[in-house]
Amino acid sequence: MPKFWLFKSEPQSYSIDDLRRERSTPWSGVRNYQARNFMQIMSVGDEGFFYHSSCAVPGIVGICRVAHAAYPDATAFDPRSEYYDPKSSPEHPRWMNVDVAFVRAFPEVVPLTRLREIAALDEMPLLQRGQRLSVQPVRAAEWRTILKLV
DNA sequence: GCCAACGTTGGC
DNA sequence: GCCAACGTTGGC
Repeated sequence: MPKFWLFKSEPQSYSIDDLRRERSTPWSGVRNYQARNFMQIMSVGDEGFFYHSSCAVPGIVGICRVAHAAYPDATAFDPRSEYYDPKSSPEHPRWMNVDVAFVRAFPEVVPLTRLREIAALDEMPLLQRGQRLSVQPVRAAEWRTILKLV
């Protein structure tokens, strides 16, 4: 059974259109243990919502798919990367990433404000007060509910 | 730009 | 192991 996820990104740094152009990208730079742990249990073929944060209309803008299971995040090894972490090494990698591939972009963003109106989505981590997790699980029922809003 | 909420760090 | 200080996230 494929699992469902939600990936947050600031569109000014990486947008759904960037993913469409590149077809696929390493979801690197995640420096949160809980988010990392979710990536470690992802399987190829799992699907995810692509969420735009810190922008004019925060919300879900499309769908991506896990194209490669988790492997060590190379940006953690690069001193010139903004995601460099001296505590991570190729011998003992601390951070991991999956690859995600573009599936589709929605014709219009499904805004965060719209999601908040749907009672069936009340329990999504995304909608919890103070929640900042950049990679999070989505329940199958929530996935279906959101697709109906597109 | 503000600020609430949260995760991490590091002194003790 | 506690907890204050700090930095970051992200909506507004």
